[in-house]
Amino acid sequence: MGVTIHDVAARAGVSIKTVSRVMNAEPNVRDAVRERVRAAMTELDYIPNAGARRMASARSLLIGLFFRPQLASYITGIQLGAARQCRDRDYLLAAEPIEGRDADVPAMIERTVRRAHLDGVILVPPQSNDLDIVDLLERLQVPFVRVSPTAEPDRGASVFVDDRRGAVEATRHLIELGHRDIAFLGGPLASKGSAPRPRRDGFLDAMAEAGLPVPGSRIIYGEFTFSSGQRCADTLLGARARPTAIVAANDAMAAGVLSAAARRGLKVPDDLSVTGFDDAEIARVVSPALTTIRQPLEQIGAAAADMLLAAQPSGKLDPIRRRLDIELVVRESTAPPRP
Amino acid sequence: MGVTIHDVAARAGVSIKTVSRVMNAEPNVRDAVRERVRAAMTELDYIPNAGARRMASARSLLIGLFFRPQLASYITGIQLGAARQCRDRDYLLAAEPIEGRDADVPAMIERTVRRAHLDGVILVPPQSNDLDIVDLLERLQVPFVRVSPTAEPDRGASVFVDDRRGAVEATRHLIELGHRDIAFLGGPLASKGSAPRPRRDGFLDAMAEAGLPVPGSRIIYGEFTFSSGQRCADTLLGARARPTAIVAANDAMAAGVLSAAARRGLKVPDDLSVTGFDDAEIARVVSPALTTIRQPLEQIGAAAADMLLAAQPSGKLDPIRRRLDIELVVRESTAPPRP
DNA sequence: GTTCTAAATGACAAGCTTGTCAATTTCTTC
DNA sequence: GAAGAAATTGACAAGCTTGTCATTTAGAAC
Repeated sequence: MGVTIHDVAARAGVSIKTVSRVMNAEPNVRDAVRERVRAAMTELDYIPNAGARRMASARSLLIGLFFRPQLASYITGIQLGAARQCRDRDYLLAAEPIEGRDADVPAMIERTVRRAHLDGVILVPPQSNDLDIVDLLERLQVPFVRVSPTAEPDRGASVFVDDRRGAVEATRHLIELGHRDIAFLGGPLASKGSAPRPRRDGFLDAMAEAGLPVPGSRIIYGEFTFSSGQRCADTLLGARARPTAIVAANDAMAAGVLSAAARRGLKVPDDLSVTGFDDAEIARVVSPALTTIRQPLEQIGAAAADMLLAAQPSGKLDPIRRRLDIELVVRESTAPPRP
Repeated sequence: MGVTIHDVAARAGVSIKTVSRVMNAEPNVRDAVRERVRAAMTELDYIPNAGARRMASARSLLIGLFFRPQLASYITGIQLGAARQCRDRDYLLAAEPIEGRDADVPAMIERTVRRAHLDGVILVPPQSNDLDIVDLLERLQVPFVRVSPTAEPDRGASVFVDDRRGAVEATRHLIELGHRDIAFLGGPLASKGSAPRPRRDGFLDAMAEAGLPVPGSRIIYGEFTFSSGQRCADTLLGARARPTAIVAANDAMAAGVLSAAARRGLKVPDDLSVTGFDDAEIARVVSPALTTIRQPLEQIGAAAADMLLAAQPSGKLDPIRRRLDIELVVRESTAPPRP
């Protein structure tokens, strides 16, 4: 308490500027000096004054992650990966829930970014597809990474997986099991503009590849939430002829399908096969456990944080696009259709 | 960008100190002046320099929440409530995952608290029961709030619910349905010392009240995780004579019980009734949905943050204990036993 | 060994707010 | 309306680090 850079400098017999250089891993310090300074810092249990650093460097050592609480289960893994990465670099991750209408979100983000002077922002869906937010962050000149962007995915840096191929794999898996009447349960239709819909398209690809028809009634759009999955499944399963399998665009909706099926007395996977997407915790926790497409969520978060941290201290972030691999995980919710 | 307190002061025709007072909602500013300053701040779109504030006031405007990622689903609601509260006061919530052995946790927390100079810390189970951590924070003189502490619950401020009564209510509910052979699935036995176990005791209370015997084999301890719930349920349900109902000490373990039951072909609630505790998201998302004891998790988080924020800027936090109400939520996982 | 170049180090100011304490204004009371 | 008390306001220093730029030291080339 009260040990400052001056104390360290005195102890190591160097100037405060050299101590500063060592702290910030700057070049042009001889190894011997670096060691001496390090030793002095340890001996004195020196903790740099974060306020002073912030003030002098105009950095906050803070990364922000904005998310919709409804999608919490998807965000958890990303947050975890990002937080770990931040900690290793003495950064802190501030996870900010956002609420209210989409139109108000940019203002709320602007407020937080400017007040806290965030050094970087991680944008997850659906914010990563909100171009107003992208515009905002570009204007504010805050480095940001978009997770799985679909709308104008080339703007800014991003981390993503091949959603389309994931949907292809899930659908193929069902086709290989013998399903022919398969429905797709997608995320919400974009309110403004029409962003690409890779998961739906992947589903259509696989169906077309197998020569299977997809009537309009077999595609339905939810909200990525459990309850919307229940609702949509009710529509799908209430029809005279119901599909034998459902490809859901995320795990939460797939879990909703499971719930709706159970209420109707349908056995999964015997009467109905279901696939999810993400491999969030919820996929492992429902019965039957979900066959799903695993996204490496923690890695995604870690990669996003990594890119942001690599951009420090200048804050210049190259618009890198980093792709991570997905994987089909077969669990208990898929089986051949009843003969 | 670049608007400072001096600009605001000039515009409002006051000194910078008065602007500072208005910003910090200090008393002794005439309403007319306060208004003028506010107007000037708005007109200039003034954003205080967080670094300078931190440096001058030795406050960071940061609250920390440390959690074990395994228990993420329980934490989500608390984090949400706390983050909202923080935002309203221009504070930021940093949610830090902790990993590794219990013995290493205090050092990791100390590092983060000191480096980031956190203005307050929220401790959730199991950290809220780790007295080493409590000692640490007292030594560091950082205000902290313990959520649901059981070990020496009078140390420090806390937010809690009546766990014991919750367990009583869950158990009574099963007894009223006609169950007589009920097992309890608890959280981990404390590694050091023997903290009170209110949920288990509540279960025992209710059983005793009804004059029902509880053989040793009907009490088993898990880890509060889904997979430990599965494992323990396997033990319980694999026995020659299995209980007709299981009271689980949290929702994740109850979900594990559901999963284990399903794998054995047992129908819930017909063959087995299950109750959870918490009413985390997982309780609503499994099939059948869990009958559980609802804790107002978001309120708990909000209350904890509230207490911490109320202690600013002095950092003196009275050891208040704040109790919130619980509620039995009957869903689909409980029913009378098969005759 | 000298000269030039590059690397390493240091001196010092700047950054913006809050705390302290003094000065001024307003209010109260008689 | 005078005196004293209370409320309001202001002047100024302090806080600790990093950026800038100058200086010193080490290294390279001949």
